[in-house]
This record gives sequence, C-alpha cells and structure tokens, in this order.
Amino acid sequence: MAEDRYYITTPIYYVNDKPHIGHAYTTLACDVIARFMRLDGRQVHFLTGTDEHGQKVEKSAKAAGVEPKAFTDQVSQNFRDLVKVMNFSVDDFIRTTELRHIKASQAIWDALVKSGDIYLGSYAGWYAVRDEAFYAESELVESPPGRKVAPTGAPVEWVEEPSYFFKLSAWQDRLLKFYEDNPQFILPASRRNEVLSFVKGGLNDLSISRTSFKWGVPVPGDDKHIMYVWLDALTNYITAVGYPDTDAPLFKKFWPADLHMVGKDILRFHAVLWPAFLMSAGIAPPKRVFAHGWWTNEGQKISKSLGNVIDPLELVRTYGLDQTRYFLMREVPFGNDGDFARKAMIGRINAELANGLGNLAQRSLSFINKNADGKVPQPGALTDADQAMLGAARGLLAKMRASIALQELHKALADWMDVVVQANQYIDAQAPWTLKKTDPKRMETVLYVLAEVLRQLGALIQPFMPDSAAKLLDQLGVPEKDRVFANLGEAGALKPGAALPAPEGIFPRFVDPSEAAPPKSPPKAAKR
RNA sequence: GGCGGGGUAGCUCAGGGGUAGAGCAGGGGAAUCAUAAUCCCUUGGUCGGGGGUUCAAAUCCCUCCCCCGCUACCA
Repeated sequence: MAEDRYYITTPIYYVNDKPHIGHAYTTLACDVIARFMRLDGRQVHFLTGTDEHGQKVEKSAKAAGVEPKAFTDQVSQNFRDLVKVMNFSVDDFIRTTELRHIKASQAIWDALVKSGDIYLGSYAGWYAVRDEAFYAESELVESPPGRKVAPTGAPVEWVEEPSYFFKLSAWQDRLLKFYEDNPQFILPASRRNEVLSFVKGGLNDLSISRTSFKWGVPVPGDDKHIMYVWLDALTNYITAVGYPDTDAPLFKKFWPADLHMVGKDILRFHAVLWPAFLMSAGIAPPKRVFAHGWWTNEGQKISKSLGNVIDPLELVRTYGLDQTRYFLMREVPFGNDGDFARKAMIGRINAELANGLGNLAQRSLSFINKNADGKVPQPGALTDADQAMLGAARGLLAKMRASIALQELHKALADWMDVVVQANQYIDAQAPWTLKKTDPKRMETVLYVLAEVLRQLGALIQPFMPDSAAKLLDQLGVPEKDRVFANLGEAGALKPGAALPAPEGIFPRFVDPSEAAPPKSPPKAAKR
C-alpha cells in the first residue's frame, strides 16, 4: 500500500537567469510526477520557486538602478509566468526573499550552531577580482611561466576574510552510512557512484558566510555576515512546509520530502551538503535526489555565447504545449543528456501523437459515431483477442506506476505508446468496417473494447498532456471526477448506451512551414 | 593523472557465455474505418582493434585506441 502523501520539489531558480529549456524541463518532470501521484490517490505538495540572493543579483539590481528587492520582484515574475504557460500544477511558489524563508534560514543556522557544527574562522584563497571568484590552488595555471593566474586568465591575489564554517569534514562517515542505508537516495545509479567516490575522497569544512556583499540572509547574532547562498537556498525545501515550526501541519505531513529533482550540475549540493545540514540540525534528510541530464540543441552544446539557448515559450508557440511536454519526456531516457532536434520533435508529434494516438482515437470514435448511434457500444462475449487488448490497457497503470516511482518517465511513455500501437493492430485485425456488414453484434464488441482502451490511454496520459487527455476523455463522456486512476480497469468501465459527443481531432499533424510548399521549379539565378 | 560509464544495423539505443534485437530511416505488399493516417512482410551488422579462457564470447580475462562524466565551495 503506497503512502498517501508525496512531497516533490524543483530547485529554486536563480532569478538572474531568463527561464530556458533547462528550467522548464526540471519543473515539467516534477509536474508529471506530481500529477501522476495526485491521480493515483496521493496528497501531493509540489514546490518550486526562485533563489533571489547573491552577489550577482545585487550587482544586476545596481546596474538597473533599483533596490535588490524591487529587482527580484520583477525578474522572478518570469518564472511565475513559466509556470502558467507550461501548465505546471504547483502548490506553492517560494521566494527566498520572503520573511518565512529568512526566518527558516536563521533557524537552521541556530540549529547548526547548537549542534556544534559551526565555528568562526577565516576564508582564504586565490581571488580574481575580474571574475569575482575564488579559485583553488589546483585550478590556477601559470601563464606566463612563474606567474599564477586564474583558468580564465585573470590575475589572482591571496585574500582572507572572516567566515563561519560548517564542520562538513566531521560528516563524512555519517554521510557514507546514510548512502549505504538508503541505496536509492541518489538516482540515477551512475550519479550515486560519483557522489560516493567524491565523499570517500574526504570532505573539507565549508565556508558558510560572506562579508564581501550584503544581499543575503543576515547571520543571526553577527550582522556583518550573510549566509552562504547554498545554505540559504537549500533551506527553502523546509521553509515551504513550515520550518522552524516542526509541528506545523504541512511539516508533519510532508517532511521528509519524497523527491528533490535537480539538474546534474547541482547534484552535489543536494546529495552531500543538504543531508549533512539536515542531520546536523536534527531534521530527517529527504528520501531521494534525482539528477537529470542536460539538453543540447541540434547536437550543439547550449550556451549564451553561442546564442542557441532554447526558449520554452517559443517551443510552446511553435509546436503546442502538450506536444512540447510529450517530446521532452519521451525523447530521452530520463537522467541522460538529450538532444533537441527539430526533426525529432516533428517526427514524434506526427508519428506518435497525430498518427498514433490521434488517428486511433479519431478512427475509433468516428466509427462509433457513425455506426453505433453515437453511443457507447454494447459488448457481447469477449474473444481472446479482446481480452488480450483489454488486458494490455488495464495492465498499463501498474507498469507506469513502477516506472514513475523510479523517475523512469521515458519508460512510462514507452509502455503507454506500446498500447497505442497494439490498439492500432487490434483495430486492423478485427476490422470493424467489415464486421459492420457481416456481424454487427461483433462489431459493437470490438468498438466497445476500443473505447475502453482509449479511456485507459486517455486517463494515463493526463500527467504528461493534461489538456489533450481532457479532450479525449471528454469525447468518451468520462466525467471529470471519474478520471482518477482508481477508476481505471473494470471499476470505471464505460456504460453501454451512454451518449457520446461528436469526435474531433486531438493532435493535428505538424506541417513544417519550411517544407509545406516546395517551389515546383527552383528559380534559377539569372545569369547575365 | 585517479575513479566511473560507454564504443552493437544509416540514426538512437536494448541485450551481457549457446543460432545478432527494437524504434526510426530504406524496400515491397495489404486494406480503405481514420488526421494519406493504419497494418503486414522485408534489406541491413565479421557487436571499436588485437590477443586469451571455453565445446561455445557482443557477453568473461588481458591489452590498445576513441568518446563521455566526476575529481569541493559561480544558481
């Protein structure tokens, strides 16, 4: 029996960025899981938000001539807009500049102090003014020989500033034990290995305060310091459920979180620092951190300097919302890096959505509309073929549930697609258009089976493509309240005789504008 | 350099001692309910190179070549 609650989070996004495909991808994966869990009967808390502190924000605000808070009010809106456009079903949107978060951050700080894991020391290192960054001794390069500079070529100087430290070094063994006791804390497994070897290599204490700028959460009792951004940022996950009030209803219900979804670039902060902070503060660590991969654009690494950043809003405009959601979840084994190729996108839309599910629904439903009086057909005795078809559709939930539990989102879609293909094979093999003339009763049975299969397919695709799934279920006359997974299988089977609305297309083919009307004879350049 | 993962059909990848697989692409055919969508059949690979163990190796061992990830404090 599955637990009836589920807490899932995205990272909080750094407001200095414009939302790009990476942000959309992370939150989309969470949205799919959150929707799946809700439909599967769980109470879900789905959190996203924005990280609004740090030196870069302070600088950007200054450059824009406004106070940091006014600046972040403005830019964090971009991320709230993304939530709307992508149809993300978030339950809470947290901002690190909110009072509740500042209180929570200071509270966890106090808890770390109380546990004896914080001490005052000084942070020293090679600092490059030009890069505004510290570099490790090992990162420095000699150029020209004898003179050490940053890998970026910037000159460095040795600087020291007072800083509070977290005794991370003391947590190595406890972290390793934690990983060992919770083998699925880090997924995919390959990432787990990386983290393990990193921790086994030894941990240094971590500088967790700064004095060089002001835009952050003040360290309790020492206003000259602000908290290190990562300690501040990670704390959002408990802020949102009521910390420091560990008796708060949300906290008691939802902590520890079931899943922190993150990009592979920030895995370590979540898989090493965060559990150490939490355990030190006497709070249970989350159950899982999943690190997903990155996208390339037509085989090219994405970067601002290359100018090939993918704008999710643009994708939605061009290909449609559900098509975009489907492609991102379907194209790549979740966890791996993937390539966004226009050709692949169009291929998926047309082959799987338009020709696969769309056409299956259209041919089935319009046949019912024309030949079964526009009502749910009356099934007779089921043949082996019928039962095999129904069995495949009704067995889908269990398969998809198993995949979603391990964040194998692509696998859930592959299993779903298998049933779409099987249904197209079924309709061809049963040929209701022939049965219409030879055995109308049998035809009704076949059509009923098809309608039932479509109902399962529609319900199960809701987490991935909410709007399109709703259209399909509308056409099957399934009331909104009956679209939860508890109604899959025989429990919520369609009632023969129920009137069905006239069907209409769900997924149009994507016609590539650049190929739509090829010129008959390419105009030859006039030579003269 | 160290640790880890990988190199299998044109493309993306699954398989992991016993007659080489899937999807897409390519070729042929059937059907005409449907968004000209669908279905069936099919071409195609000495499984990175070399060596070894074995009755038998894509699969185990050795070695070489190539690719990718991680190797601490920028979100």
